[in-house]
This record gives sequence, structure tokens and C-alpha cells, in this order.
Amino acid sequence: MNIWARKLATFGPLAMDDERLLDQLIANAVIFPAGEDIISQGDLPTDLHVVLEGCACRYKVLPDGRRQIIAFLLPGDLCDLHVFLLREMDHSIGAITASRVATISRDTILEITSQRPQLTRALWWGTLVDEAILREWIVALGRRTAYERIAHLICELYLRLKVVGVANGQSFELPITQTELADTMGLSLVHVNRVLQRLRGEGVVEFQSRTVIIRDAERLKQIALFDPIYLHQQGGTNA
Amino acid sequence: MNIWARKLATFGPLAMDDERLLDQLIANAVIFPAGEDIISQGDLPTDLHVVLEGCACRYKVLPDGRRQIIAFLLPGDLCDLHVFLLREMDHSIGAITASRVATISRDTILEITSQRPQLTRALWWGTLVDEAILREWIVALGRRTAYERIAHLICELYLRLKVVGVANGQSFELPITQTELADTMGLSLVHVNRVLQRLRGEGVVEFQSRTVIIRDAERLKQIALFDPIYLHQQGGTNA
DNA sequence: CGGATGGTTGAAACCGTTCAAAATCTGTGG
DNA sequence: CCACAGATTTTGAACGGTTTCAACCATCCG
Repeated sequence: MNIWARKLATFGPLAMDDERLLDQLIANAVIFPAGEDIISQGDLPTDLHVVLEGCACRYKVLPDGRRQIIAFLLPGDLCDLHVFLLREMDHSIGAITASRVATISRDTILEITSQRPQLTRALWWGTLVDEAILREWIVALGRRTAYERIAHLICELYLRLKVVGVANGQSFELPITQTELADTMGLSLVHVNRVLQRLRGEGVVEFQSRTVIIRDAERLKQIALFDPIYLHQQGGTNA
Repeated sequence: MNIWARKLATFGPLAMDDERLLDQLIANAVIFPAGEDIISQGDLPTDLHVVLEGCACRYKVLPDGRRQIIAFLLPGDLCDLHVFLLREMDHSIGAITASRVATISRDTILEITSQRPQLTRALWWGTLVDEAILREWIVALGRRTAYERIAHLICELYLRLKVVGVANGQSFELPITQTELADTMGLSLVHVNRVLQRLRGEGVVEFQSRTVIIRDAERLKQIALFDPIYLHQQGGTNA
């Protein structure tokens, strides 16, 4: 099963041939080199993108250069199920590492939504979870200390990567620099570095050469005040 | 035209009888007293809510009591077009002031989406804008100083309220306390108070007895590094 | 080997917090 | 209409988390 299908399947069972369709849709994937924008602020979006390999991010830059990363786009993530309805991109999406990204046309999406209820439902679910993640990030930025905040992000990424099978055991690759972590957490590079050292020194997590190793998961969750409910990974529904 | 219709109409023209339908839908509105939850974290959502008068907010509380407000729900705002798909609320929605709120059933929404394309499109648009606001708040919390951040929020609320006709001239009612402002901006109450005094002293904005008076709009926008594009109020589209 | 990128360190400065108390406002009942 | 209680705003001072600046070190790679 391709990684996109694997993620969507966590939101509920797909129809028999949905999987096959997904295979076809991602056949056109291309590689975006590290650092390149997949789509930029001000662009008029036409297609959607699905990340298959690598790591991308959604970000905004203030006029004076301050940058804030708004979301990580991991393998299996659809970049914008609906932002493409809007006239103009109000933010950019860039590849952090070289990333394999498939392009899905607007028409394809419209076809899916009119003909494939299970798949449509799964796509929806994905966007709802993305929104829930945005909310939790707001809480992290507003009310968690740097220490808690970084711990929280690691918890989140671990669970998200586990779902798509990219995290194995207690470690996962997180191919971002500390500068990017700083732009994600609303912190300075220097402080990120110090917090990571603290977490390492306390035997909670190590972050070296782009790999996160969780040494004490229980402790990490405590520090982060982590409650996984916002990721809605159980796929249950109320309907 | 009721306030909900007025807001939706900014996203594009509605059909002749859409307006009439909206009138019917909000006929059941009830008042939630100030401080009361409209729906709480952990609840299994059944219906949607539309704020017609007053001011509500979406918020989360950490186990130790720290609170973060994630969104303001102003007159004309639909609380959760889709969160109701999820099994369990991962956050709460509470009335800040006494608020008149209508309840819309899930079935009604399904009916609209299957039979009223213009209205459906407008509802969608609204959720996209809500998401864009979340993104901008992340930027504000992560990369703007307290001073810029508060200025930015005032710019945003002014434009949002203007659309629904609740802001007249250069002032609008913002019936929140400084404590709530602090919980929104990820700041302490004391610091919010000082920033407000600074803005007042500089002749930029005044915030007294729940009313915001913008004295120097140009200056305010400059301070906030405000770019209104994320509110997507032009209603234009790319489709 | 040299240059570039990313990580680490130290010290000083600053923004924002905390604590604690006073002042002001608001609504309510007498 | 006043008095009082509670909520909200304001003030001062000390503290601390985080930033900034400015190096220095490590690693990778051609």
C-alpha cells in the first residue's frame, strides 16, 4: 500500500479500488530539491500536492525576514485539500529536504468527492486533523515554555510518523536543522540548541544528525503535557 | 439580511432563497450567558452553532490551568462546520459575553451541501478563512512581539467586524477583558495592560470599557506588519 | 585542504513574567 | 442613591526565560 493510502486508511476503511486509484494518482511524483518552494506566497494555486517522501513545511515570512513555520508536511500528507479554492496563496510551502511530491489536479479532487464517499471522507478527516494540529500549535506557542514546546512537538511528530510507518521503535528521522526547529517553535536558534541539550542531558530525547531518539517516552509526555486526542488517530466517528 | 447571511454573502452571491433558508435556520437561537460553555472539551458534538450576537471563543486549558484562546467567534461565525465529524471535541467553545447562538443540525448541513451549491461554497469559504486566521495567529504568537501582536489582533478584528457591519467608523466593541486578551495573545495580564497603555499613549488605539477606538489606523497597520490578504475578504476565486 | 553549513558556547541585554498591592469600575441590594 | 463586594485595571519592583551578539568548533564535501 502506498504511503498516502496508508495514512488515509487510518481514518476509516477505503473502498476496494480506492487504493488502486491512489496508486495512479501519485504516479506522476517528482522530486523537489531541498530548500525549493513547492508553491509560494502570492501564487495562484492550481493543483494540490501530496508528499510521498521527505519533509516539507508550510511557512510565512514577515516583511523584515522573520520566518514562522506553520506546519510540517510529512509523507502521506496532502498539502492543501481546499486552500486551492482561494484565489491567492497566503503562505508558501517549501521542501525542507529533497522531497518526492505528487501533483493532483483540481478536477481529480472534484471527481473523487462526487464519486467516492469513503475516500472523500478520509480526505476530509485528514484536513480536520490538520486543523486540530494548528490549534494545538497555537496552545504550544502561546502557553507552553520552550522546554515543554519542543517536547510536545517531538511527541506529535513521533505519533504522526508512526501512523505512516516511518517511525520505527523509539526513534525517527527528523531531517530538519535547529534553525528550522527554531522557526517552528517561535524561538531563537541558540535557545533551541540549549533546550535540546537539556533534554539530552536529562536522558529524555536525543536529537543528533537528523535523528530523534526517544529515551524516556513517559517522561517526554509528562514534560510536554501531551494529550494525543487532538490527533484523532482512532478514526472513530460520531456520525 | 441576517448577520450570518451578510457574512456568507461576502464570499460570493447566494441563491434567491438561500437567504430565506438562513433566516429559518437561525430562528431557534438561544442566549448563552457569559462564561458558559457552548460545547466542552470531551463532548460528543451533535449540532453546529452560529453566533448571532455577542462574542464567544474557542479555547483549550492545560492540566495546570494555563489557558489559550484559539479563536474568537464573532457574530456571523459558524462554530464548527466540520469538527462535528470528529468523535470527540478536543477543545471547548465558551461564551465570553452573553451570546445569542443558533443551533444547526447535522442533517441540515448535509442537506445544504447536497442541494445548495452557492451556499455550500460560502460555508466552505468561511472555514478556509478560519483556517487562514489560525495560521496567521501562529505567526503572531511565534514571531511577533507583544506590541505587534496586539496591534495585529486589533487590525484583524476590525476588518472581521466591519464585514458583518458591527464595526462602525474607527471603533468597535470588543467585550473582552484584558485577562482574556492575555489568554489570546499568549501573554501575561500585566504585560497586556502595559502594551495597551503604550498603544494608547502613542495615540494609536484606545481600549476602554470594552470599546476599541482606532486613532491612527495607518500607524496601527505598520506596527502590526498587517497584510489583510489572509482574511480573503474579496471573495474572488480561482476556480 | 578550504569553504560552507550546521552545531555549540559565553556573556550581556531585554522582553515579558511573577508577585503583591492599590485603584477603579460594575452591578446589586438595601 | 448609597454602600459594599467582586471583578477588572493599574502600578511597582524583582526575577527569569529567552534573545542577541559574537565567537568557536565540528562535519561534510568537492
